[in-house]
Amino acid sequence: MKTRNQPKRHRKSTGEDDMIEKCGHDTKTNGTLANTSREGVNKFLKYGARSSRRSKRQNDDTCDNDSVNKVEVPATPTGPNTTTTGPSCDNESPQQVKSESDDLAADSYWEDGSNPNLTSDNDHLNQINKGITIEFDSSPATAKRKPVRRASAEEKEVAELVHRAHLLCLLGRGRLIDSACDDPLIQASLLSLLPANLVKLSTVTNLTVDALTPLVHWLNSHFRVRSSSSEILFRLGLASALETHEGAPEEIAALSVAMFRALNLSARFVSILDVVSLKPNVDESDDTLQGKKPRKGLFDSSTVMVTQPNESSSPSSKPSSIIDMANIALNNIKNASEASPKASRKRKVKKLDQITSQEMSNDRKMDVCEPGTSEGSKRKGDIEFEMQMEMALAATAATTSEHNIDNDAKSLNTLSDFSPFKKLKKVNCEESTGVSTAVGSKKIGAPLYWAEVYCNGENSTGKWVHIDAVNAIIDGEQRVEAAAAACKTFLRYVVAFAGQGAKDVTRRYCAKWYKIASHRVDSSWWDAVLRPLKDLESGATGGTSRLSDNSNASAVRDNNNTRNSLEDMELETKALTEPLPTNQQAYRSHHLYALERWLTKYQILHPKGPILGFCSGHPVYPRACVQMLHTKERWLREGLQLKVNELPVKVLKRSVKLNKGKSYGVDEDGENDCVGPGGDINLFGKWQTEPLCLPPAKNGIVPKNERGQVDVWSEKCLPPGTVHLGFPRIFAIAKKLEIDYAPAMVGFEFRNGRSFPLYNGIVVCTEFKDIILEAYAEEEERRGSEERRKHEAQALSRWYQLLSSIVTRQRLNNRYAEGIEHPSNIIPKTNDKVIHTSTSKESMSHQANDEACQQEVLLKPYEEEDHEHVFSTNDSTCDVESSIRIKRCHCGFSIEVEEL
DNA sequence: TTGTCATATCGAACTTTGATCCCT
DNA sequence: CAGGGATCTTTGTTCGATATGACA
Repeated sequence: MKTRNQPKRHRKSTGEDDMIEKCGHDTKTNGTLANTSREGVNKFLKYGARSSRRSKRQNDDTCDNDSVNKVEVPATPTGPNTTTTGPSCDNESPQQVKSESDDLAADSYWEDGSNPNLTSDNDHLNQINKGITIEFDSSPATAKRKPVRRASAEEKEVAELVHRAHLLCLLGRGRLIDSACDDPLIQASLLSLLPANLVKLSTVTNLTVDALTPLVHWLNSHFRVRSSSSEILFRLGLASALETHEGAPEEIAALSVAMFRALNLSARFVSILDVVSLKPNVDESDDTLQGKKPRKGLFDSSTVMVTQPNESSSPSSKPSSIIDMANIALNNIKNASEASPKASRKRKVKKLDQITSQEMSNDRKMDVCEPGTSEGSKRKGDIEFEMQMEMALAATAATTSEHNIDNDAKSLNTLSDFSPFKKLKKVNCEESTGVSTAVGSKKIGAPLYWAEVYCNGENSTGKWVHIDAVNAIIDGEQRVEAAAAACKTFLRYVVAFAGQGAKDVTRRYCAKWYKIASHRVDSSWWDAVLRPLKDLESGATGGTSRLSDNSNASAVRDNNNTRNSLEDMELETKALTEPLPTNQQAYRSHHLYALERWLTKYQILHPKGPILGFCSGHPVYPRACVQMLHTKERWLREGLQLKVNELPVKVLKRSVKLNKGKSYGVDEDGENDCVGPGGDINLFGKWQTEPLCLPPAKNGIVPKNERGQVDVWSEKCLPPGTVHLGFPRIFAIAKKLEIDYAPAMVGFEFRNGRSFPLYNGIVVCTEFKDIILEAYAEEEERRGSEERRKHEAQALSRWYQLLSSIVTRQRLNNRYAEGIEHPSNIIPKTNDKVIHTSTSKESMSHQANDEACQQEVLLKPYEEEDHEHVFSTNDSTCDVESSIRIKRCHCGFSIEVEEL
């Protein structure tokens, strides 16, 4: 039988509780053994209970899965397993407990898990076992339950910092890829591969999705996807992908962008920034989940693409030259162009659906070898993060010395010998699954990279069109979210890169913003990061069109501005027109909509309408109607006061406990206070308030509150004509000058379960400010000098004490010390006088070293016992530099002192 | 199997206007 | 004796995010 020291987590009766109860019941029915066990367990638990709350918590964390306190009852012959004792999770190991308790020492056989007395008697054992229920630690129900531990504020902060750093790294990576897409050499090479009919795209005035289809198809059929890049430097990787017609998904996507740009189309490189979670421990659980159920993506059509029996794309039949490649491409385009663009588009969608079902069903069949699994002790997230950092560094290196790519590559290769990137790369290269694994992402097969091309022939105003060359999907922006979700990739940040800039276009691809909003970083920080990048991006998209000559430049710029503002409007509109969620929980923190039932205590709907729809019969209101309510006092803090005759819009019942010992009442003048007659809390909305209008200072008198002070929550709370002087001891000056003042209460400090006001300086009428400050400065100066004087006096006094003690000590030493060391030298004294064995000429010089004072004092013993040293000023010398003065007595005794 | 809902749990935030003793 | 500083002790309630289980 095993008993666990399990913290109470649920009030509900669980299976374990039932089992324990059953055990308890059973032990009652059992004889002495069960009772003995129970006693022992209780003793053990008593010791366990001594551990601090913290250690208890640790136990919860570390031991729940294995169950704590594996106390073994010796008489349970359930095989070898029952005799094994796991690592004790308690602070005090059983051994320690044993050493501390004689009683337990007597029961030490528990640890052995065997009792020779009992094991020798099998019949007896069998008899006992009939009545004992054995509970295994590793019962499925127990193992399934995860320990519940919330992340602390510190952990959250760290997670957010990591999240931000990761975001910046990914932004850097995106910019690097974007700049590689602008490489004229790569663009020219791509153009040289392109069949003549596709090159005509560059002259199309009204670009449409259909016009782009053959080009996308050509790209898709000419480049195959492999799991990872073979090059560390992205530009080299891109060149290599161009050469071999094979590359990582991001390289293929980048090549497509480069191709579009080569054709003078406005194109962006778009990427999901698959960043580590903003919340602590989320990724870990994801990993474990992934470990159990590796998923392959919806868009793993790349895998299909790899396995396509396409001769031109098979590695064995790698084209030997660009001309060969171009010819093959031409043939492919001929085949592809047989079908109409619309038909091919439909086919793609159909293909996608097929893959979806196929891949989903394969989910549990395939074991995908993931990078990082061979890392052993190092966490996958750590490796990924380091890798991203490596990439960012590489990006920096690339942008700063683009001309020395080869050198950089060499140096980076050397560097990579020691970097986790290389490890990962090796792992990736060893992979034989051929599954598209996005570099820097643990998610497999998710659509992480694609292009956006501006089609001025779409809509009336033109639009940015999603083009995924890796998966040959055109204008499939609505499908990205679902595809990413299918691959367990959170679509939190979708960023479009162009012209070394970046723009957040998540709204375009995310239909359910409320699901990702809480997983995104603080928007003000993110906006600040993107602001300069957005400008770069908007300046580049279309503005750098090589078609435009100088005369058209301004027109193009205007056009771009319109285009950008139109896109901003489009994204904004999308943000404001999100469909109503169907589940009620979504309304809890929805940025657009609200249900009345999910409002908090301090919220209210004002105005209550319009009703935008219904969810499970509950009316849905705009989130803008949700207003915060505060008490009158709380509004005062924000520099607002209640309008006259405003009644509280909500009254909260104060808890019974709080009411005890406190008597609440109405104000003397009968006004509505924040606390009502029955201890209720009256709440008001902002619309019931107006800017604070405090009585102004008159005749040098500061208007004070009922406590004779001024609450200075902010500058707004100061009565007109007054000023806050937040200096210590300044009240004394005002008092001295007989100027009216009020203590400035600036907040509360919570101590001993109660809060106490914190004061900082005073509030005085503005006209006295200068006088008081002047007097304060003088007073402080005076106080400072007084303090210095006191300090010096104190120092002198301490010196005097020190020296006196040294002299006394020396005197005692002279009188007794030698006698102790050489007792034979001490001559029996007469009249309490000591006759020294040393002569007066052999005067000793003792050095007293007092560390506390860091002073050296040279002392000369004197012969005359009752002599009192006199240090005349004539006999002293002073070293000006070191401020050391040597004072001498006429007897020859000298002393070094430091002048203060 | 998945989505929805209700409920339990727990970390974090909020709460809010002394008393007494001793030294100078 | 007045005034100022140090010390006492270390809450209890509520909110809201999230885990969990029931149920459709």
